[in-house]
Amino acid sequence: MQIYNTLTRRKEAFVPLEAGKIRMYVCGMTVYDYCHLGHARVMVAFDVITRYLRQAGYDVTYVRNITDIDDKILRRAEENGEPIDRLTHRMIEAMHEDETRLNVLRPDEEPRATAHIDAIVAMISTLIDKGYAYSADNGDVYYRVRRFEAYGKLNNRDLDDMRAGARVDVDEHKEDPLDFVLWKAAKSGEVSWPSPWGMGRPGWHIECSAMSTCCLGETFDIHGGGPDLTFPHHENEIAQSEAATGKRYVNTWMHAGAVRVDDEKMSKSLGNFFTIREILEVHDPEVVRYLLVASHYRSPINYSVEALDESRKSLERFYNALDGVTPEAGRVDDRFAQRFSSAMADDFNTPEALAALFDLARELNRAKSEDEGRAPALAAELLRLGEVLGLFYQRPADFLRGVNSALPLSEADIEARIAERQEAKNAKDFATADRIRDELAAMGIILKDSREGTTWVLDRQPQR
RNA sequence: GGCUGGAUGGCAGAGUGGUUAUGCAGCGGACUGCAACUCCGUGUACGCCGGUUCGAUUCCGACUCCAGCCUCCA
Repeated sequence: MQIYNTLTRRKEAFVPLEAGKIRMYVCGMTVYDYCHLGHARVMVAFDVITRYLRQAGYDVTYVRNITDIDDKILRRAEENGEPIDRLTHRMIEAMHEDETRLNVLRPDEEPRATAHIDAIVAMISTLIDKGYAYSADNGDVYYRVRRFEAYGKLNNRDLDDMRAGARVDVDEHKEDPLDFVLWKAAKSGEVSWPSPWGMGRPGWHIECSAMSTCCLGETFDIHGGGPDLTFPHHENEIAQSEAATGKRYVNTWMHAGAVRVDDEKMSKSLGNFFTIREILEVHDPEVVRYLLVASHYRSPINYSVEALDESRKSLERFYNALDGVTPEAGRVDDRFAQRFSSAMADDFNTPEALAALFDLARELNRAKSEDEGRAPALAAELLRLGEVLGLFYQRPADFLRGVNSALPLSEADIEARIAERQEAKNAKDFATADRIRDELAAMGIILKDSREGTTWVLDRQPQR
């Protein structure tokens, strides 16, 4: 098992701290808005990773936090004129809906910052006691970055270079402009919690250090997140945790690649982000998931209608192969599973794993026409491996007929037209038969003749 | 400016020191009344310049270009 470690910038043989057990923490959402495609990418990437690790026999504890208190939440609640709790509750519900639709399994634990204030305060106290943090006279508590010698190790960054580039805001209360906040003093009327430094709320970075330690211990196996979290968030987590515990914080750091939209970075500031729910209004969730799985988790991915269309066609190939076969486990040449597993064991190489599944689909198609007896076992194998990627969970006919799309004609009407065409065919009246087929095709209904009879699928045009 | 990645056939996207990725699109054939689905066959692609090597797309170095991070962002 090889995993690319951001910390060492290379693939490494993965050895869990405790044999057979993997403890993994992933940075999740700040719940002030709906999830966007970037969130979807992280969710799906670590979902696939978890599914594979479990299938490979590991006992995985997957923790993904929820940030339910921070400036953006306060501001949004204010704008909406709604209580913070209600806003965060709504967004958490929405996130769970989005995840479910994308066939993402829920993490084992989803700790929330507001439920861990005690642990956060305790860790800040420890940092102050050890001289790694100080409370300023404005009531804020800051981390003394220069005190932590290894600062910058995750990003291979030198403190003095960063000073030179300084787009860091200079705060008169900080000893050093690079120091970051651990505890924010509350302005009057703000939601706040008591602490030795007065009423306030936690900074962003400290919650992850505190909650990961609560859930997984002082040292754990894997810490993951989005591509823009390596700096400063994860760098700061290392500084906090390792200073507080004196132990190594995380063995393997994993980061997903960025999502781009029409060849431009998708970001809040550019305003070109898509929420998961708006995409799912027009696209099959499995197509979106496929798009996310068809690239390696560390590669940048470009979102576009064309890319989704490609994904849809690829999925159609799989579902065409599965269509008309009743899967039943049985003996299958294990070279497909072998290739699939070794691809996944090599830093979760999903494109290579999919290549193995395409070969399996071809074999299934061959079996269907040449040797029906082998087909059920091959189909079962394809479903079994697909499940590791969270794919092929629909009934083939449902996917191919776009069960979630509005049909231009009722199913009964379609069947009636097909029967009509069959009569014409039986009478060798091919002109009429073809006219019926063309009329249906004009409505996006494509007929497929086979020995068993005629079936139909929906021709799904690219949708905006 | 500092740091980190990347440049693969028409497109997407893996990978490898010498031998087929895979999908879509294209072309030829089979199946079909004709199609759709499917099957068979088909493409000497590896940014540029040097080096190492019997041999490099794959290793090393320079160069060009692209992207990400250094600011809230997954």
